[in-house]
Amino acid sequence: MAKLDVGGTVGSVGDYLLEQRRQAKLSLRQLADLTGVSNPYLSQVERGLRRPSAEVLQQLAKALRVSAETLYVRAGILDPDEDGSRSVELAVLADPSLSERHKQALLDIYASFRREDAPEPKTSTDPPEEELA
Amino acid sequence: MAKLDVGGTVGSVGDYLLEQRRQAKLSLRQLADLTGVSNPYLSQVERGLRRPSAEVLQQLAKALRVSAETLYVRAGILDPDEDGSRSVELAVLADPSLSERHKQALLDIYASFRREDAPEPKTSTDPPEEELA
DNA sequence: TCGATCTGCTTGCAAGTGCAAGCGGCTTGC
DNA sequence: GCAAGCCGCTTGCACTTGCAAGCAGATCGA
Repeated sequence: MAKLDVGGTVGSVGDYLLEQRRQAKLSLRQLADLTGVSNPYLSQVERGLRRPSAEVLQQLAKALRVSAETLYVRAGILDPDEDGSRSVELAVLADPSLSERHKQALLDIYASFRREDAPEPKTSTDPPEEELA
Repeated sequence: MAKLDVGGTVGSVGDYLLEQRRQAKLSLRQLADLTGVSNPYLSQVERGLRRPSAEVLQQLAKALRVSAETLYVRAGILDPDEDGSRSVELAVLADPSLSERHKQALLDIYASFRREDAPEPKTSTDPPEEELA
């Protein structure tokens, strides 16, 4: 399977994993210990030299407390809008694991973020994409 | 030969794939053509002799019109109880009107809310470090 | 009966994953 | 000084994924 990596997905998982590991204040060996994945391999994955399998990604997701889906999407093995085409609002409202108050709070935050990220209607050029590290 | 496989996960995907292929009335070569996966490999996967990667599973899911998550769960690379949280996270990730930073922030808040609203803490995995503001 | 064309299956082999062992560099304590 | 403890990184190798090529059997029309 030669075709892969639209827009640097391999590096993307690596960057994301590195960022999350730093945020959790874990060394490579600590994370390796937590996940059962060897530390040299983690090193290579973070630098984009290797493509971790879904099993490894799952272990990493658990240890770093991020959603496995997020990792899969960044690894390019899960399509975000494949069956996630429903809106954020509907998904939140339908989520049984959230209290009603938290649903409302989440939707408020969502609306606020959307307003912030929305490009100015006046500006002719539309830059919805952005790079930021 | 048969190495790992906790609880027959490999055979499980194979059985499921065979069933779905039969239901779709497709031959091995037809499905191979649709997915870009070779037919001998599909044959081995269906009989549990090989463990398909997530990429292959994704292609199969598309061609057979079943959810990729279902396949991942059966392949043992996704936890079933994560499925409930799937829709919100995917919807957020798929939302083009949010910046990457805001997506992450929103997901963090969502995860935090979920933890607060959770009825009972599961005592399955060890909690490594809990930094919470 | 022969050939064409299906069905699924077996077999090497290239490419890739993941790890044990070991490397050099940096801090700490003796 | 110099051992002990971290940190991340490199290398060589076992094992797996996935495919091209080819196999035997079934079914069709000529």
